[in-house]
Amino acid sequence: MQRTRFGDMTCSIARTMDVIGEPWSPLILRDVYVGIARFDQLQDDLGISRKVLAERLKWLVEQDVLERREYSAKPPRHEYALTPKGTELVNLLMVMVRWGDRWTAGEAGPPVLYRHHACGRIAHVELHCSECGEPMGPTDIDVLPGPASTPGDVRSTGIS
Amino acid sequence: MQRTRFGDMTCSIARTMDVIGEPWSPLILRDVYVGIARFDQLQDDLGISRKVLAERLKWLVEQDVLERREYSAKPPRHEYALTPKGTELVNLLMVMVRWGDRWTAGEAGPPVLYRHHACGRIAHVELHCSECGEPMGPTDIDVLPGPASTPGDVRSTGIS
DNA sequence: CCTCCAAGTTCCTTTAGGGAACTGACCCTA
DNA sequence: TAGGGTCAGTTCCCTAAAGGAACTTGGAGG
Repeated sequence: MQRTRFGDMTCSIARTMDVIGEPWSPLILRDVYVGIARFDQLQDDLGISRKVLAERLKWLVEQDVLERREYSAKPPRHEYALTPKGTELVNLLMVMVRWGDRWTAGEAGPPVLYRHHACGRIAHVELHCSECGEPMGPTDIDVLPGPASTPGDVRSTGIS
Repeated sequence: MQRTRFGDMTCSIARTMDVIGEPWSPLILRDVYVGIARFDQLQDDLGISRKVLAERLKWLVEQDVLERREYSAKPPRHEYALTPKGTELVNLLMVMVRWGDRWTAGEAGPPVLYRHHACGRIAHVELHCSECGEPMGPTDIDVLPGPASTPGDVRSTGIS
């Protein structure tokens, strides 16, 4: 379906989408994060086509988000694991979970809960400022052109 | 290309993907957030096909993420704006930007910067615990089944 | 030797994205 | 009042990507 390549845009959202924006990719990362790490396990947990699963895994390994490692050499068997780059993507999944819980979970409540090691409590994520530690959301910031801004592209002031 | 519907899965990631997971949707939200709000503006800022843009906008309005409002009645003209539900999605975009800046921006640096109103400094977002306020990432939590968990689906312990 | 298993690969059908042209409602101005 | 311009889509055709099922390969196990 001749999709536009997002990877070349001067926009961190587009470039992130290029890596994990295709259907199934975030769910694959979720599964690997919780320990569903082998091809057939992924295939039947997700119900994804084997063809598409193979394509996605290959891409995610190329992008250094997942690592393919042999866990048995005699019968050559492999499993997938998150790299540091991939582990940081799980932050994104946690924010997706938060939004999905608030706006799509309904009566039934959230499918999963997080217990925070540091305080032991059931919690969700919130966005805070890296500098002062206070909450920081879309309405708490000005967006300014950065070093790599392309004038006029996303207006003088673009998020990206 | 007969895509699997994610909206029915018991998983907040899948349900979030169902709303904004299609190609272009996050970029459309970004543009609306920064004030690129009309059909033709969006079309030429993004270079998206008009057909796909019309489909996406319709979907996002149905999902109550965007609102379509008339800004002129004489020549009937419309623009799009974020609803509260949509504004909270921008949190997700901010986390995408953070990841993209760290892992895909390279030499050139980030295309945009955020200035935090509260402290006035250039900053990025970090994930903190809603309960104790300390940092909280993928390696700082246990994932437990929640009220709406489906046993065995994402194993006993699934993120979702 | 026959069968099983994991991890893919191949093949075919269906459908969604790209791109460009077209439509319709309304303005302007000459 | 005829002609052109703008905005906001819609229609059409073509190609490429997703679904699904069957096939393949390299070994293990009985």
